[in-house]
Amino acid sequence: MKNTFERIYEAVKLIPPGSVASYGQVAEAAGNRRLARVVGYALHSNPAPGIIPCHRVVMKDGSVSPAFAFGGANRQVELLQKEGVLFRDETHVDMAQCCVRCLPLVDMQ
DNA sequence: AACCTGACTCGCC
DNA sequence: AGGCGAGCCAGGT
Repeated sequence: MKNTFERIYEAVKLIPPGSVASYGQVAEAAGNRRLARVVGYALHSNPAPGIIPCHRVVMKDGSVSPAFAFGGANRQVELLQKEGVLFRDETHVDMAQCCVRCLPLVDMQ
């Protein structure tokens, strides 16, 4: 069993190009959804720049973190758009189509 | 060595 | 419907 950070990194690295995942998704993949906070911290730490596509990790709403300081929030959106990720707004990703295996709205009810 | 804080998310009041 | 607290882990002071 690897450290939580390791699992988080693995999960993030598993995100395919053209798709995004929410912190909760990554956290869930890492073991617990509550780890979302740790996920944010792990990415903030960004111990493996270039290896971990932190820009593919967004809020559950699909909105990018305002504190995305890995090069500027704009930078993240730009990169995602280049990868083929659809956007609803300038800072909101279309989770309905680009989120990695996000729940198919079964929770709608 | 202990406490506080931090890129989150969900549940309860 | 909106606000607040709880749960997780690691790093810094």
